Amino acid sequence: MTDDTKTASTAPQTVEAFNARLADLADGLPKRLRQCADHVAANLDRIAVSTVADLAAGADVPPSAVMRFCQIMGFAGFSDMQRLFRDAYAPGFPDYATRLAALRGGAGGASRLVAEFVEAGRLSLEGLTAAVDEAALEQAVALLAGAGMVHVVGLRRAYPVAAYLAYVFEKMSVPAMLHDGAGKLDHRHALRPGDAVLAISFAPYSEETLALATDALALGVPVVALTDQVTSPLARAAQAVLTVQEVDFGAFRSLSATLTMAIALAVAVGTARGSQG
Amino acid sequence: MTDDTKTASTAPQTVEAFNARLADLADGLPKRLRQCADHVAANLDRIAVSTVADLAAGADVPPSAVMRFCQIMGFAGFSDMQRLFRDAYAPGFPDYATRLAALRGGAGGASRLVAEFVEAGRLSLEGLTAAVDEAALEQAVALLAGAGMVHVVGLRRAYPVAAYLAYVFEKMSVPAMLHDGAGKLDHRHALRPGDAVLAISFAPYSEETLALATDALALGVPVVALTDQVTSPLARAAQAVLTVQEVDFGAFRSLSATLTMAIALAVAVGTARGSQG
DNA sequence: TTGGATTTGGAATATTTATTCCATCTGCTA
DNA sequence: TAGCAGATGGAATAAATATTCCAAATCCAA
Repeated sequence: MTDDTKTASTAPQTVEAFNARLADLADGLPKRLRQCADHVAANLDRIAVSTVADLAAGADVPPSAVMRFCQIMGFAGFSDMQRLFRDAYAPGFPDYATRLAALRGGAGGASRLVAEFVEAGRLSLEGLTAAVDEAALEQAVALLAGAGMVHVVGLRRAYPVAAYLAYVFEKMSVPAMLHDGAGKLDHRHALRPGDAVLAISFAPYSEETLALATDALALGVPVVALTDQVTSPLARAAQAVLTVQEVDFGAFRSLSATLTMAIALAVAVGTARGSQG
Repeated sequence: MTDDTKTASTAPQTVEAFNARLADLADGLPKRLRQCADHVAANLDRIAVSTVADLAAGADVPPSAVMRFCQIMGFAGFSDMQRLFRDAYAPGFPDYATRLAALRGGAGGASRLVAEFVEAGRLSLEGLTAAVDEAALEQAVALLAGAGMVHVVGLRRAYPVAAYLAYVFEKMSVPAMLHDGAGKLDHRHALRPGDAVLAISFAPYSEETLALATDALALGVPVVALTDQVTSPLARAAQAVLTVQEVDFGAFRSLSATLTMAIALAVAVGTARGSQG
């Protein structure tokens, strides 16, 4: 009669309640049930159209584990749990009408904003595929793949991009150094023959980034620029110029396209290094 | 050769094609099948989550009539027809394995990578609009808008997001402080009553971020979490939990959706402050 | 380590759901 | 009205799917 674990007579009646219970339980769960919880949480929208076997395969557990999971969530079984999601099911076809409605209809503040920025991001990404300069990209990859150390620099709005690049480079075992201008010092001493600079900057271009690129140029260290215009001052100091246009919404510009370009560049460099070294 | 009415060997592959065929056939249909057609047309969005019996009851016909309907639509049976709608509902995910394989074998190079990451980003953004939890979002905005100082924390993969948030907050004159874990010190001394914490973390969740959130909880400082799962450990320490699912490509996950959510959140907070202060 | 409790995987079973088949009905033409 | 082609309903069967149960594995506390 371990009634504390089993009460459970009250199954969640709404998806919100389901989430709450999930968050509540998740911590104390043993391995397999934990896997179920995570997979379910990540695929809430597919429960309505999945079978026990589907879910089990996705969570990489046997079907019986999924059944147990349903039960500790308070349902009689999987079918019972699925009913909740089938009732709540509101199909999200890639449907322009609803998307537009989400944009227009929202009197709502924040979620309206989300919709706007999503739309801006989508446009940016579309633009990116169309506008990518293959030759410049290949050259950039070659320069960075051949470098002893990649110096990544970007400030202000470009700083998150630089930080992300540094992170991905590290993950891929590419020697990289993030210059964040914190100490206000020694840029030039860090640059050594055989290195390369990856400089990121958007209008208004930050002086420090530009300075580092110029120094690199003077020292014969190759520079790859990730910027917004071919006419950017950064472009003049660079051997390879990658441009990315972000669609802005109001006064704000997102970084979707820039970051996408960044990760692709980083992965390409990491792969090239891996195969050549 | 009246092949137009009877070929039927080719089942519709898309929802549009399905509709077209439906419109095409509907007129020449006998009574019961006509009822099926009408009911299906009116409830396209529920086919994915219905059984033959459900549909039959809805159309007020026996199940066998529904089966016949499926067959004249060109499908092998009901299950076959249902698959179309189940797949249409969850686009993108299923075949990442093949994509990855395509990438590996691909001579395509860097611009190929760009295209893949663009696609992953687009899917992520689509998911974001659909999955945004309005209530949590409003609450997050309220908490942050009312804070004396917003402490932004995020490490490793989340660090670029934190940095970006700090930047946007600064631009919008929202007092914010970026905790980057550099000095390894002082977390709790920085937290003061009336402040709020905005913590960003994804699996595997970094301990430092979690620690800061937990400290804040203990001090009564409200925490907003931006994370990947409701089951995230961060969720427990938070008053408002915003979840964002990123579609990953290979071993790499982009940040498009996360950053989009971040900027929307920051702008909403900035706006709320401006109008209330 | 031992003993006890919990968790796990998978095989066996129950249930639901899809599908087929055919006897009967309906409406039409001659 | 007789005869026929197609349509219909429902019962029988097949297939998929959910659910239970238990022996084996694992974990923990003493």
